[in-house]
Amino acid sequence: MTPAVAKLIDVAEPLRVSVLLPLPLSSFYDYALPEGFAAPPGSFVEVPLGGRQAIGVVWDREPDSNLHPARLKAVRAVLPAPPMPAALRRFIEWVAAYTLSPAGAVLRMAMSAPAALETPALRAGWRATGQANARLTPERAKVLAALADGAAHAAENLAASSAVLRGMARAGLIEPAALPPAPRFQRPDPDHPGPTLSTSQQSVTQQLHETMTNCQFAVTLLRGVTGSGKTEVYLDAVADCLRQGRQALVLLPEIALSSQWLDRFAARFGTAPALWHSELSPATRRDTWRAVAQGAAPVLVGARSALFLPFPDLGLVVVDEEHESAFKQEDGVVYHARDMAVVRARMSNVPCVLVSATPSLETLANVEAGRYRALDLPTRHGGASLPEVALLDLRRDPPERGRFLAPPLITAIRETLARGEQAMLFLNRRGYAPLTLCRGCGHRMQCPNCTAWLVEHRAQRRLQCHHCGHAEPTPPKCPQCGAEHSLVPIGPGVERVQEEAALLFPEARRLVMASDTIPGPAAAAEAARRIEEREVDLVIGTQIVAKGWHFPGLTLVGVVDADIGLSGGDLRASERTVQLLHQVAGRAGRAEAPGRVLLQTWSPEHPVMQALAANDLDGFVAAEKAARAPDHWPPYGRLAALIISSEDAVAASRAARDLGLRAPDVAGVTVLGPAPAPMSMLRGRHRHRLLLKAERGIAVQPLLREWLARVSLPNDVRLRVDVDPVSFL
DNA sequence: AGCACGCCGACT
DNA sequence: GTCGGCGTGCTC
Repeated sequence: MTPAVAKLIDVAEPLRVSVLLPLPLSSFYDYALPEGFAAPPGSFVEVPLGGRQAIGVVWDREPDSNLHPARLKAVRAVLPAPPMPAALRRFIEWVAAYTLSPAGAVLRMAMSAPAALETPALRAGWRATGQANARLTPERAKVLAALADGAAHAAENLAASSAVLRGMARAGLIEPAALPPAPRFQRPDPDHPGPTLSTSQQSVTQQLHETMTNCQFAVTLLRGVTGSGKTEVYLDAVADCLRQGRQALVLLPEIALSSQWLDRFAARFGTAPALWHSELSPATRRDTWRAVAQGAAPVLVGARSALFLPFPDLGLVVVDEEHESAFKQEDGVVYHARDMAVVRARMSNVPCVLVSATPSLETLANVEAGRYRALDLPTRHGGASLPEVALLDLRRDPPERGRFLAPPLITAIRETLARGEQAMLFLNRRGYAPLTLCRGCGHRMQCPNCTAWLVEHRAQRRLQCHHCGHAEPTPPKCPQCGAEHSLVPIGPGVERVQEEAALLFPEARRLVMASDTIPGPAAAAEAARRIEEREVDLVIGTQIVAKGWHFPGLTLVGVVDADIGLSGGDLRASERTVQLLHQVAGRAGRAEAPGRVLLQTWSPEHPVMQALAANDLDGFVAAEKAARAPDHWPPYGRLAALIISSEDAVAASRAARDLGLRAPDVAGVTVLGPAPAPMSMLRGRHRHRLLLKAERGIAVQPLLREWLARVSLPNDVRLRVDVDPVSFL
């Protein structure tokens, strides 16, 4: 080494790395990398932060802090986990930029199993020493034969008692050896004999197969009527992915309600997939994260957070029930998992399949624009026909006073039960009654923290707010005027419909399905089993029953109040109602016996009701497009919502006004508001909204960033940015 | 997100 | 005179 080079090295600063920490920080922190440490991009590193230790990820960007070298802290350790794949790092950056969230907040979602980064515990095993200078009993010979490959084996695979093994160890024949953790997931077998596909399923399968063979980013909408066997079709694409030796990710809106889906997966592949959702135990979470990171989980089925798992070799992303609003994450980083799934697939350059019987207008617009390709399954599987949908005009056939089921629906249920078939009543409202009113003074029982009525839950003798945690015992008298026995329930919830059904059909075995009666995956699986095995005659449920259930004995669906979702009057009220009611209707008549659906409505002439009755989803979509496109409402334009909230009503409205005064003034962009949010108080916070609407092709993020940089909000005011809002509360 | 530093009420 | 409330601000 020349003196000049030695001098260069001598004075050179220590090597710096840029680290992203899983905290709501948008900037990267630089650390010195001690000599002898190897930390390629993606490495998980332990670093000092403030007075404590934190785990972050080495990012592939130039360290840019002009911090004096002396103030730079050093990486303490590089953790023994596989580095975060580049595709996931690019995805994290993309989501942060799109949602206007700090990159660290997005990284946090990708580090939701911190235990997975610790050194994995090793299992004890045995290995042959190669020495043979001891007595060889038949038992010992068997053990040595099993260890003949020279590798370590677990004691339970050696077919010998622990006494024999201990003796052999003492004799020097074998020695303890560490084993890697037992693989948690079996490899699904793509060639496992699965169900036979119909001709139309086969032709769509073939087209998907070509996409899979192409092996690059492309989005396909798999659209098929309810009961058409879409799952079997996309599981075939999963099989293709498995044959390529790559990992498949399947997103489901509510994994807790997916017992039947898991059964179908097992029937197709001979084993269960890896699962990912918020209720996993810490140990399962850790093992699943590790298995994904090591490529040892070939198929992972999960909720939206599964998008942030560190797949090293992703080959396919599927979003089932892509129209579901459960894919929208509303707190923390606000994102739509369906849209982010498409981005995730693009970052990994692999195919993405969106699946639905009632695709979102967003997805349909993308198909129309040629960005996505559509594949259709127009008929039901196995010879079943689509149910006949009829409107039941409540003005002509009103229910009895204080009742909610109209005579024609009651007759239809009676006939169905008499034939030995199953019926379902759908009402998207939990509890007994949505409103409790004093007959004497007109007082309405309201939540103290939210702009919402308290919902009576009669079984628990409580009034509950469905927006915050508030609950109180049902008061014995009116809290306003003190009158006794004057509080009356107004309107129905599923509990009240069940009460009415008990009077009308006392002999029918009834089951109520709502999120409060089905608390978890086990309860959902049990409910599904009871219905499938005909232990239940009449199912009464909230939107939980609209999921992709397959109940062959179910031939009648009654919708108690088809008008519910239309009253809100927001952008997607009609779309949501059509999707929900069409999905519920799709539960009927999925086997040989034909299905029938009755929608109770006060406005049968409403376009939504007409579209449902005529099974004319295309016509409905065309009408929605005609209504939305001229004014650039999504998906023919872009929206971003700003929600300003504070415990102090004055501070909230002042901040909203200030924000409104500094709104961007740009061609093609309109800012609506500020106005009190429809739910003007939520969880004790006063809320105002602004809505930025931009013509398609205008990126809203730069506008929002400039806008927000122009205002500084007081400390007691919070601002939430929701790009592409779904909910307008 | 933590964890420090900061300035105003009830205790040995 | 101190212990401690959680508001505010920083962390390479």
